[in-house]
Amino acid sequence: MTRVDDLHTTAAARLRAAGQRYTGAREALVVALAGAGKPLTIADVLAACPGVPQSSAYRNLAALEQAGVVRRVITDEDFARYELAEDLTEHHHHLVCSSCGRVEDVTIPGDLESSMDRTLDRLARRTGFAQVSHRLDLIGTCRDCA
Amino acid sequence: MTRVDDLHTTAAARLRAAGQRYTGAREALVVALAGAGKPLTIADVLAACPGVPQSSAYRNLAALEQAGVVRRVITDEDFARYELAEDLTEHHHHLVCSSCGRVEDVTIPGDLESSMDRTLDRLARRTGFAQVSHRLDLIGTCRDCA
DNA sequence: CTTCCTGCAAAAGTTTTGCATTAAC
DNA sequence: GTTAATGCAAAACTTTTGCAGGAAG
Repeated sequence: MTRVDDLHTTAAARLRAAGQRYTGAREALVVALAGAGKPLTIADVLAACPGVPQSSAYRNLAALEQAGVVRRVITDEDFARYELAEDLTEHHHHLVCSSCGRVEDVTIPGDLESSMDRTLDRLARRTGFAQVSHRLDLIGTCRDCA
Repeated sequence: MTRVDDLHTTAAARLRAAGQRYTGAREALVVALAGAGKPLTIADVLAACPGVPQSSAYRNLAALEQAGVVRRVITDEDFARYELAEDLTEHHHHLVCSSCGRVEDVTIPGDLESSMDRTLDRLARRTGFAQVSHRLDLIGTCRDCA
């Protein structure tokens, strides 16, 4: 079974667990997000999934998010972006260009990641907050805008 | 000169540098943000500044943001929040409750902060990205929702 | 007196929803 | 067959903008 089959099997299972179905439109959305290498806007998604109307894209992305297959990504743009849930991809962060708004995925060396995790764990413990996750983005200037 | 006077002097100077004026409405917005202890929504701001119409709030917050007095804060809600620019407040991060959406400011011990900064600096250097700033939020469950 | 700000109302943009129909299981 | 998904259009919501009048420097 290939990694892609695995992805679809997992997506279908999570939807089923939520009482929902893994339809063609939903599979198309997952394929688009899996191949992008960065979080996609609704416009990106619609371009990658011709024939899927906007309202279905919104509704299906919401369903996939509730099922834990997709994550809605926050940016400083005034529209949302979507990517696959973290446990379906490599752990990564985002580089956000403050000049052109471009967003790229970035993975960092394991030792940096674990140093970061240790720091965040200590931070969570000291604040008495039940930490579920963190959100870390680097905001700067991309190579094209520099 | 008190700290509050200082805040208003700085705000006025930054606006003036951008060719803009420190009017009563803008002062009211700054006072509201300075006293909140957390990033405010537009609704919060309007409640704290009676008589300021919505369009003026948006326009003035945008002007204050461009002048470097105010920062627009990104959350996973579908509306924006605003706080004073970081150099006008203590450096802090945000605790975001994934259950009720509540956002709180949090400051962390200096040693944790500098360990974090070192990690982020190394991260920026290795990615070849011109790092300007970072965005770090803790997302978890607040004391009321636990 | 020139430039910027204000306030109202209308518009623009993204996202959500009602409803009848179709598809999935 | 029963339940959920689809597609269209219309609505809801946050945010932006045009314009005429008023305030600031």
